[in-house]
Amino acid sequence: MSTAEKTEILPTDIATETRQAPKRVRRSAEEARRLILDAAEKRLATQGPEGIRLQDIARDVGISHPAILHHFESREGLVRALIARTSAQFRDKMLGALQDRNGHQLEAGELIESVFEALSDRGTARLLSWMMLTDRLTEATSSRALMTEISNAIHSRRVKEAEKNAAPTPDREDTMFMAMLTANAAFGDAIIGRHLAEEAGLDHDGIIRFRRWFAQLLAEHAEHHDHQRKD
Amino acid sequence: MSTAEKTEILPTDIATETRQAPKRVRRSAEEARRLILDAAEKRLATQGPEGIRLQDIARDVGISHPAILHHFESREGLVRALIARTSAQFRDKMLGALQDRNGHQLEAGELIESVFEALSDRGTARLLSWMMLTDRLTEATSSRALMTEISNAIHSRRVKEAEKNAAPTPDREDTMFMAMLTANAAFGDAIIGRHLAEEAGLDHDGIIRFRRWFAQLLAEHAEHHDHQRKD
DNA sequence: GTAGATATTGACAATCATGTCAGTATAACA
DNA sequence: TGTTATACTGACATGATTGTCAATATCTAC
Repeated sequence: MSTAEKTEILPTDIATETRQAPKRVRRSAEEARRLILDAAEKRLATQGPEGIRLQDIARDVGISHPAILHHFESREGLVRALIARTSAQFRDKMLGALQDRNGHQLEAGELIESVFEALSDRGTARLLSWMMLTDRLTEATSSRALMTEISNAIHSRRVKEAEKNAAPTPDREDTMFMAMLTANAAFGDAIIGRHLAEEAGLDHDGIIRFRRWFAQLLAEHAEHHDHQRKD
Repeated sequence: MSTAEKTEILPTDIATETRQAPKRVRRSAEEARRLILDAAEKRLATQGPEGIRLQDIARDVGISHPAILHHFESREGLVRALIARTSAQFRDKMLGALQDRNGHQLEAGELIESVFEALSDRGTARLLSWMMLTDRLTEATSSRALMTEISNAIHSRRVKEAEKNAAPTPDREDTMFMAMLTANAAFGDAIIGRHLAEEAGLDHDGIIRFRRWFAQLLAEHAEHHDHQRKD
């Protein structure tokens, strides 16, 4: 059985008798790119940046590694495409969180929760921070003015709320700082949160409590300014 | 001049006439290790993780790359040593910030500022986040219970403050959350802060304002709880 | 069916980084 | 001054990974 098939049989025999149908799978370019990106993303999430190796990813998908190069030009092209896709997904999640499915706007606490949630996915956090570490901001054009956009949306709510309470109009920068703090904190949480929580002896509930606590902190801050006060 | 020295002269001649003293630099093991770590740190800061290549670092120091292997066993050994050193430095900075040079304790705002400051150094932030991204927490034993330690120090101050004001004793978890938030925010700031600030159109002063704003936010929160209130 | 486009492959090339080794130079010490 | 320990080097081995190329299989359109 060992050598029979390949050494004994002549080319003609191969063509006529022995040769089983090659059954090569052929996907659409789009489908192939998707599968490759999925595999790359998973590798990045589980093994970190060095886990993105063409051979390994090819094996995961069940193709040969030149196929990846065919679809993405180079390894760098693959990385760029992965960053672009993840950034876009993240952006969609964030913008989606601004309005729930009924078109209602989420309240601040839920919004904060969704920021943490979107980043807590291991792959996303790792990809974004890797992107920062390697100076690849360029390809993330899709999330360019994301924070400003969100900040503006929140600010207009605050202004309304303040008007309703006959309170002084909140400072735009104050809102921007709230957004920045949330972004920073969620990002930091995604990377060292687990470590810090473990060190502090916090279980899963503790982590949830922390997020609630943070949302509450910001809520109190906003209330303090946007509701009328005697001073 | 081109070939004269090396091709025409026989070994004996080399030994007697032409040979200039080899003047090989020989440092103490400690000194050599320090120089190598310095170079590696600089590479990491400017070029990211992939910048740590034995040949490049060797060239920076002015030695051959096997010399690095001689001192650190392997590339991985170098990375571990670098992580260990940076973690230890970070820890020292943090613990030092708890008490200024007069033995006085820094107040909260200054403490927060120093956390951000310590991490804003590009090398430190990059190294620590790279450490997280690649699951190398192990070698950072020196900063094991750092946050807990700091949190405890701050908490004891809060308790005193509350006693002084005849306010209810603050919750230990509340203080822990303040510490966690600060750590998360400083960490996130170190990685995406520059990007966010740019997007928001903040200049350097704006960044400083943000940190002050954050310190103020926490201060207000603590005051709100630790000073006696009518409710 | 035939033809053209292209997704896919195996084999190979080229580069590059880590690590090994035997030998050399230098400092410390007797 | 001679001996020893070891920091250091050049040349080479090794292995891994990206990238190239010609050939092949499969799909779509005519």
